[in-house]
Amino acid sequence: MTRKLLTNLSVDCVIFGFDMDQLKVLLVERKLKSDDGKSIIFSDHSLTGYHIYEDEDLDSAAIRIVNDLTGLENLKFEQFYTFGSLDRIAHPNDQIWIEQFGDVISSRVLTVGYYSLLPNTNMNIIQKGRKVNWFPVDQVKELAYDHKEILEKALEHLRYKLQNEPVGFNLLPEKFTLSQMQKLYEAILGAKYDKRNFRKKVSQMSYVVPIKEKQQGVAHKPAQLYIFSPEVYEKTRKERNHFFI
Amino acid sequence: MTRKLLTNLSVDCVIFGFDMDQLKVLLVERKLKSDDGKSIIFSDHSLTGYHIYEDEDLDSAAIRIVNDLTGLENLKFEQFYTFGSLDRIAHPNDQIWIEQFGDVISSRVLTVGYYSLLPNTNMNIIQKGRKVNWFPVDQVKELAYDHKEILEKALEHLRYKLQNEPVGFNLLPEKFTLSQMQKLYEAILGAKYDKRNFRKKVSQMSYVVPIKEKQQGVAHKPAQLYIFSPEVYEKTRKERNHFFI
DNA sequence: ACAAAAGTGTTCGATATACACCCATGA
DNA sequence: TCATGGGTGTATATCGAACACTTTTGT
Repeated sequence: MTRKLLTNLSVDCVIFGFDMDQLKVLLVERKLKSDDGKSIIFSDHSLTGYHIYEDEDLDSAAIRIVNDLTGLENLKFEQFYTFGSLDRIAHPNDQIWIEQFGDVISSRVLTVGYYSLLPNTNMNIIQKGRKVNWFPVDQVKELAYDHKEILEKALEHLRYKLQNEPVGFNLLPEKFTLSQMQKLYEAILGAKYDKRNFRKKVSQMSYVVPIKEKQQGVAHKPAQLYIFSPEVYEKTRKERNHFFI
Repeated sequence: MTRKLLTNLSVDCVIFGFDMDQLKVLLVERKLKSDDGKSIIFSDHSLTGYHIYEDEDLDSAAIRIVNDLTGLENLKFEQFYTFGSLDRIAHPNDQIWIEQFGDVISSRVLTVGYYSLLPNTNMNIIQKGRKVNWFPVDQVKELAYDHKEILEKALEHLRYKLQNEPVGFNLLPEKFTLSQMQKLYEAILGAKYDKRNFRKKVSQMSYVVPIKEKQQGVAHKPAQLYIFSPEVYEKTRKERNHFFI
């Protein structure tokens, strides 16, 4: 028995990554060639997304779809918004694309948006057919369907989360320096912070703990490394909420 | 031509109201009688919700559905989360109910949650067949399907919104006193505030403006009345956010 | 006159902001 | 020895929390 794909329901995933400098997003190339394969009719990008199965949990669908497109595993997803206007597929490119490949698409597709945070942008992405690449979030101009809008909403949600919960550490390596952490906050929130004041604040977060290890091989004073302790966070979370930087 | 209802997609609306004392929610009675109509098989409550039409915008569906059930008009809705697990309809009552009335329901129904805020709980609700009534939010115990979970999530979202945007005024009459406003914040956030400190804070909100009018017919010193000015809010909002991005 | 809620300021500790120099390392 | 980012403290302004009495009205 084959599972039935729902023609009117999809999941789109915004995969964020941080390369110690910029916030990036994983996009899939959407390239349509002419029948003879010689010329390109159009080429643009979309988020990682697809339709869900009839008997598939919504949250599991996000995991499966991203794995299908990128080979990435063990990602954690957070749902942020659902998009269901009637004009989601308005651009001519979208229409052409659907005519070519969209045998499972009904007139209006409702899509549930999820995002995930990856600790680096050098992961081994298995390109299964379509090209998948990282793009700086603030340089993304147009995307397929309403994916630009979806990306904006994901970012908005991420900014809120970052200031209320310790989600930023998912975008950092296990061991990180305070400068990296500061750069991350600056990249996502689009602000500049004073180094001393930033560190003063972090020093109050008991769950950001220094380890007996320093940076190596850098042409300057090596930085102290820190880790995020979920255990300490859980213990102290009731005492206070101080993520506002 | 008749419009086609989508069997796997619905909208559930959490209608909040404030009676100057408690936060309330509008619920629809779900009563199943035996065939002879003499005994009640079960009776419980659900949120206002229903399936959406194939050619219907998601946001418009919320408006239509609540109007169909209550006659209420001109409500503003805010989408907060989408529920799509496979076990949403697990309780025996849900199964029985669907067997009786659920000709349009597929195995897993994905539902998009919206909430709306009403300035009072004395509105003229037109009961179209099923009983609709207000219940204190913190006394709601069990609800049909996963509606309790949906209600919790809506509340959580409302609490966040209340602390970041001036949405609370939608739950107050046009002209309100500062004590009413304080009670509202206390009811939603589940906290107690100091009267003087609360007023100090409100006095910094330039968009909460006193009018030339006082409370009447109360057996104590009549309170100054205030209104919320969306215009002033919009003007000052940009000033406050101007260092972001 | 009494009951009931309205209205009003000050003090104190905590937190936010602004700001400049020396340090350790690899090249 | 130089370039690079790492690391540190203090002073001032602002904000939040605690706290008690007088005022105005209807009954």
